[in-house]
Amino acid sequence: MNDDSSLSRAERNRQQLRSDILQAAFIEFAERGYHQTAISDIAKRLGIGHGTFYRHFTNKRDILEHVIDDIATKIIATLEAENAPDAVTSLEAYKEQCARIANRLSDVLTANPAIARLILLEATSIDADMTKRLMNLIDWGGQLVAAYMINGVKLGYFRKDLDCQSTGHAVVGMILVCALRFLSNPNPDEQQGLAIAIQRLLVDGIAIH
Amino acid sequence: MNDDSSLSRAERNRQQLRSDILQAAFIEFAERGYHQTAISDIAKRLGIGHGTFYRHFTNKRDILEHVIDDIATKIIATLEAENAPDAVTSLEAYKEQCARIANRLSDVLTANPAIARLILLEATSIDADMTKRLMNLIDWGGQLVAAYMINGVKLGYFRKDLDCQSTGHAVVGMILVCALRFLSNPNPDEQQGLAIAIQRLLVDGIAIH
Amino acid sequence: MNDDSSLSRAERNRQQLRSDILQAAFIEFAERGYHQTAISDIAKRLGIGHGTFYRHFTNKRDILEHVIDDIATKIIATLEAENAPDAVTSLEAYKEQCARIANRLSDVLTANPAIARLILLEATSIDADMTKRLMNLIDWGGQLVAAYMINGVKLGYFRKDLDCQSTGHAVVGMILVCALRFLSNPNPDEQQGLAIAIQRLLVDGIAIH
Amino acid sequence: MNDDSSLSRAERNRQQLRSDILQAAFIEFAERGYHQTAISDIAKRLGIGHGTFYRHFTNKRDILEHVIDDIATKIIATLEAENAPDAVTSLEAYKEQCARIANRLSDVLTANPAIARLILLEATSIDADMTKRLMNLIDWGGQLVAAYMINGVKLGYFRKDLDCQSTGHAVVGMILVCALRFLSNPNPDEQQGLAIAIQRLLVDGIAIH
DNA sequence: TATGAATGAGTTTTCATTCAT
DNA sequence: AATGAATGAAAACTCATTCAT
Repeated sequence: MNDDSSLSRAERNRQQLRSDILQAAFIEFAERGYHQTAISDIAKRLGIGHGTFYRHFTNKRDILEHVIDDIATKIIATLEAENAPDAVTSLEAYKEQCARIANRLSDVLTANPAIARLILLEATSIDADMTKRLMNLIDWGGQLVAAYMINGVKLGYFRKDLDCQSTGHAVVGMILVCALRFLSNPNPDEQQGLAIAIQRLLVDGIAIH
Repeated sequence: MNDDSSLSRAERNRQQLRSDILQAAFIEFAERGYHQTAISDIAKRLGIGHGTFYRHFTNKRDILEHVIDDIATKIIATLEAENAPDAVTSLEAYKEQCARIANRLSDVLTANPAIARLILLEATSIDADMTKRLMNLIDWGGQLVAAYMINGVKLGYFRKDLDCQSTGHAVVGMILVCALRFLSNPNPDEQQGLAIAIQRLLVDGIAIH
Repeated sequence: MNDDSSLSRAERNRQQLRSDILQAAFIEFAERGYHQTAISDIAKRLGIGHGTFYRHFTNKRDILEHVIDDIATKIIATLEAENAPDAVTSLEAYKEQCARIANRLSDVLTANPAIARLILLEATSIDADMTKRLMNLIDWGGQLVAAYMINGVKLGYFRKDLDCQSTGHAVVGMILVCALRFLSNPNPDEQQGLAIAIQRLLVDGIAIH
Repeated sequence: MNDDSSLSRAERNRQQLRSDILQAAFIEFAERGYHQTAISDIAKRLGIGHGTFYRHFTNKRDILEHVIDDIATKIIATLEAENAPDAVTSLEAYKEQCARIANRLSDVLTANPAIARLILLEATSIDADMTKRLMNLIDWGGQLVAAYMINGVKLGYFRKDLDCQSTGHAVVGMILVCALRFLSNPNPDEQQGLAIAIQRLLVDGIAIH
């Protein structure tokens, strides 16, 4: 018994169209950029009148917000889908965790490169509020990573003097660079190499001990 | 005998004005964003007619290119001002090198936050070509870091199996995150903490060995 | 046996709805102005779908016409409700007549200021045809007043040389100004003062004889 | 030595264009109505690009304001051009004064019927602020007429018990009706008749004494 | 019959760019 | 060389009206 069953046919159509518009906007924004995309481009892509757009979203800005929110939600869900930080109890388990997360992110990215383009390249230049949202997302990522590290320190398989907050952010930076490089050169081998290098860096550093 | 002496007074004025326009454009783009900045805003800031702008730059896009190029040149110069990669011959020297570079970058950032804003947030959403340039800059950074690492591996103070290319990119990612966090919260302590954490991460990793 | 009894229940509902729409349109037009009122505003006020509007009126323009017609009819009825012009047979009776009419108009205005707003301010700027209607209404008012005057001249209590037509129009002007001032400042005392001054002006003029 | 002599040729051109735009807007607003007039209509009438409009006026509303202000200024100037209220010292002089003012108004109206159309029909339906301005103008007219009457009462050629304020407003109403009738039927004879009737009404009333 | 989703004509406004002075 | 007036393409947004359900 799904939610849709309780909706009228009309309402289902409405939801569908709304979702189609979101999708079309997502594609257009990612392909041409937010500023280069006119509402009429979105409408044209769907073969609807551009007035119809305004029945579902109040604004160009409004739909961007929804598009970005959707992406953020998806990213957050992807990362939180993994076990909770305190589910990891050993360095070995942590390495596996890292690998799994790397794979998940890689899958998301591969399946939908536009996500990265939109959130990393486009959304940064809308206005202060949108920038703030992105910064918050990055911050959230840092906190999440930090939580794993705090757990690792507590359980003793990470350095006692590890600055978890800062290191968390650093890790996010490395993830960002993965996404950026993927955008400019979507080569699975490079992605793979980058992922491994990051995991090695994390665990072992680069120096000889 | 400096270069200027060979230029006519008129030509010197011309060069000066051109440079002033660049500077004004830089400030406006950084403060209001590229799309939100009108050519007349730039001209107004200088107190010149906006028609004059077109005597020095062919385009709004054109001046952005020059502004970004200037920034890129400055960043590259900042990083290359340090000794060449092969001037480092020990882990200890490498650590010092890292610290020095971190300080330099931090100085540049602190002195001119607009640089980061412009290059990380604004320039990403102009068009494919501009994005490509940024990606190239990031790539260049990765190569530079990689060169140090290659040297370190050769001289034996870095892991033999270090993937220098990938790790180089990873380091760039961490630098990026420094800049981003600085933009959203320009707190010297956090910057400092981040820099230290990154250096520790690099050298020691996070795990207990 | 009233008229409604001969109508089907459905038809009565239909008439009721039509009348409700007219009423709602009247209020909206008066409150926000014709151009600022959307059909959907009218529908929303009634809680009906705005498509329904078009089952009862062909046009936005169409309903305005009906609204204005209703008002005009009401005004005409108000004024004609008084005795016919030739029912007045003395200056004294005429004065009383004037006072009664003034009171009636004042009552209508007070009860429904929107009428004045709509007919004097809004309806003037629709199109040539609507303007013509208003002019005709004003003309009709002038004729009505003139009829009283003609009667007065005939019966000898008005000047022999009275230009009844023109003076009739002049009187309408004074009534208009009452309405306008009431709109901008609905002060009963001022209304009262204006009404008295007009009646005195009419009968005695302003000069000392 | 006129003002223009101190202006540059460019500035004179600028002022001229601005004035041309005002004139064109005036005509369009009067002919088609404010709401029915697009900025591009105004530009088209002048054969200029519609962007040029915005170099001289910030808004459609803005230019309406200027058009209306110009008209109001002209009307006020026309009426104040006559001698001051206290320059009249006898009923005879007052009658002449009335006749002169009537003629002046008639001339203005005849020369430019659009003035009346714009201010009486169009400007009423823009917004509350514009309506307020018109009401103020009407009020000002009432005060001006009242000033004459106060003088007349003081000098003894008007009734002691004359309610000057209210009667002043009444007179404005009669002037309004002149303008309105002129709009719907620009017949010089009717105008003349109306003017005379009003003057007679004022001085003598309609009754037999 | 009532509904409201869809439509696109029409309007305002901005601003990069050109070019005569 | 500098200027800024003129331009019009382009874009966002509204809303009267139609019509399938």
